[in-house]
Amino acid sequence: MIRVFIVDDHPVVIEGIHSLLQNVNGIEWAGHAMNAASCLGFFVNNMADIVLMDISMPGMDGVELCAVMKEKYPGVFILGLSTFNQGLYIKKMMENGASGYILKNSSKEDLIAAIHAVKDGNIFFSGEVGQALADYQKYSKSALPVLTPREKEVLELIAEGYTNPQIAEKIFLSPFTVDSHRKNLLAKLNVKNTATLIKLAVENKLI
Amino acid sequence: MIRVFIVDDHPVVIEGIHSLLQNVNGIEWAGHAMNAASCLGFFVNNMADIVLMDISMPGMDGVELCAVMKEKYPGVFILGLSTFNQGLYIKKMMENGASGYILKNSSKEDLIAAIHAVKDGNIFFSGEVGQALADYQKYSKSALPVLTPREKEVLELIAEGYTNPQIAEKIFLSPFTVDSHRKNLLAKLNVKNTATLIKLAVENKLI
DNA sequence: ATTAAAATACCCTTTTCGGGTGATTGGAAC
DNA sequence: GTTCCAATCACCCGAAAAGGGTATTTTAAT
Repeated sequence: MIRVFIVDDHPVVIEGIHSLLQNVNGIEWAGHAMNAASCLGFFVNNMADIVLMDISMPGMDGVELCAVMKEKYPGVFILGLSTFNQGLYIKKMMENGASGYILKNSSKEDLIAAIHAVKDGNIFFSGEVGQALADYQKYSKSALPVLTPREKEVLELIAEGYTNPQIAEKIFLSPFTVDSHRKNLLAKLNVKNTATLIKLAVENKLI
Repeated sequence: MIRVFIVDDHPVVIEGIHSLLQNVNGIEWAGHAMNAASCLGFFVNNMADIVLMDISMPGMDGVELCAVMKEKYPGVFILGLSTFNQGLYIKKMMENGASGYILKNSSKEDLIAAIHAVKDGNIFFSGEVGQALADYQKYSKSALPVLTPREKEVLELIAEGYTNPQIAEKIFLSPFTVDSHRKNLLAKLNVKNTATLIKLAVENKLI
């Protein structure tokens, strides 16, 4: 028997999931909480194998609660749950020890598959979530201005630690020109200096 | 019926997986290939729903083949397969469109669960693989020298684009002191300048 | 042919870098 | 209890590089 607990501030969601999981072979309803505090309260005297956890809740949110729960009860597997497809939060919650992520409007089959996968220590994402993660990456990339080939070239060399004079020598340009490309990079990407330029570039996989 | 194809240069693995999947309800054996080229050859005249793909193969490796396959046949789901737990390759293969990743010595149950999850467009990692990914992150972090709290603080402010004088004002220090911390960061992390400092910091999630 | 974008180039000011030096503090080891 | 060390703080100098602004020449596209 897999004991499933749910934390969500929307009664409708709790009811919905509850009825979906009712009479499912091998799954037992452990209970529910409507905020982080009462979830933690529940686990003082009770146990569950899996916690379905909303990402957005009043007070402590899912991302934080996930970290606290995994700290206190490492054996409990956490499955993120959300209506909206926010790649950033999914990522954060996974970094905090969640074992997977599904949408609240997932099919019964997906929900059960996810619960079983996670129970065995595996990691499960529903397809839409995987797509959201990918889109998140792409979005943050495509929101950036297009760099010219020369600019990319200069950017890469800057990231490798070469100075303007060194880059100039490497690609047969005047140091002034390299500097111009560098300034265009700063302007295009709307950053102040080399530090923020490189930070942005690495975070968006430009280099 | 889910048609499963396998690409692996080790006959033992092909045989092993084949026998594991034999007589499993809903799963059909589509065939096998022992290198990237014959896999691509197979798909010219045939189809499969899922490809179990080795990561390390002579010639074109799994990471590359994965990209080619998803380009040509986006509807085919790819499940990475490996004996060794290399976080870096897992990451690369996922970036190239794979739908999951399991170890060759996975249990029959995990293998079947993974195939079903992936077939529905979901994403599945076996627990050990998830661990490998996490370890990979931690490993690359722990190989770095330990930074003092002050150094981390300065590093973060540099990454946010503040100059030495600005940082000095912000944390009530002499600009000289900030500069000292900055130089220590460069020395400790063995980098030349701000560009490489920030690149290393972001890549290792120091900021 | 016109135009916009890209690539090129220069000057001046501010900031960083590399090379030091040295005082102070708080904890760990002897 | 003293010695030692790492961390933090502070300073100086000169050379090098980056940042702000401006301007000309290619190149590609319509």
